Amino acid sequence: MATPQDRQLVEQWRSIQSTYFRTAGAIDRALESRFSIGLTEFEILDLVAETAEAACRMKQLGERTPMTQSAMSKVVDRLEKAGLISRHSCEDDRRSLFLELTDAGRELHQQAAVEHRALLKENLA
Amino acid sequence: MATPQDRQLVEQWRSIQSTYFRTAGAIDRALESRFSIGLTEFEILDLVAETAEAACRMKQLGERTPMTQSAMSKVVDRLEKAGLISRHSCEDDRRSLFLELTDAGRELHQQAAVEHRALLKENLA
DNA sequence: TCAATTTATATGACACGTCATTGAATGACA
DNA sequence: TGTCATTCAATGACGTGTCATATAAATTGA
Repeated sequence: MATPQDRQLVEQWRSIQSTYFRTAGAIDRALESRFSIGLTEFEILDLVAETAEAACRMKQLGERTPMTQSAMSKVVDRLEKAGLISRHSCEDDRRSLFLELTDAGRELHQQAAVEHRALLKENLA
Repeated sequence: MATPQDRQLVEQWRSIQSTYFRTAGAIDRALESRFSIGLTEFEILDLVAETAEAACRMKQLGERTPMTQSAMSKVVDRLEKAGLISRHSCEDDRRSLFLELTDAGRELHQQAAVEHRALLKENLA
């Protein structure tokens, strides 16, 4: 049944869960109240911001996050409606889209990133 | 802007997220397909199973999980409908409830726990 | 060059979690 | 003892994620 090793695994798992929820919750609330975006929205902004240039990105970004393809699609919808990001279709493969921050998006990202990093620091001991 | 320390924090955070999603996803899929319960349902079963006896537990269990009170309430609903758990009102405080595994619940928990521990071991390097 | 297959993204139905609120029981204290 | 505040749990409205599928474009190969 419950070997000591099992207990230790469960402990470790609960610790990860707890860190994850505490941190994600804190960031989500802060971003929501100060910038009216959620954590997932920020994470896409963050990825786009750090992915230097072109390339047909939707797909590639998807590989850098645990988000589902359909989740990504919807988050990008919201970001587009909020005027923070724009979708451009790709010249060389018209199935693909690449994403670009708008000026508003870039500015919001810069400010939100400060908050984001601060909360990470605070929560990841 | 992006200090090296910031980058390291973000790295660390992504690693936690990735571990969390990978592990939770694997467990959830396995339990769902083999026992028709999700990860949250299992976690409540697991807590009840390891909390030896009486006491008016809903509340106390809530303190041992990142779940919301209302989330707990709904998960317990599902578990009750599935016949895995039962709610009993408390003698000394009729606002409170304590939970108990049914025989079916106890049995399912034992089997599911094996799978759960195995997947933890597999995913938490 | 024309099917058949595969790939990139979007979308609809649905499940679950959260927030705010409610209802009921308890506690505090004048 | 009677009010007022507090606590425990349940519920409804709502947002967001997932799965399965749709749509459209590209690729393969006969």
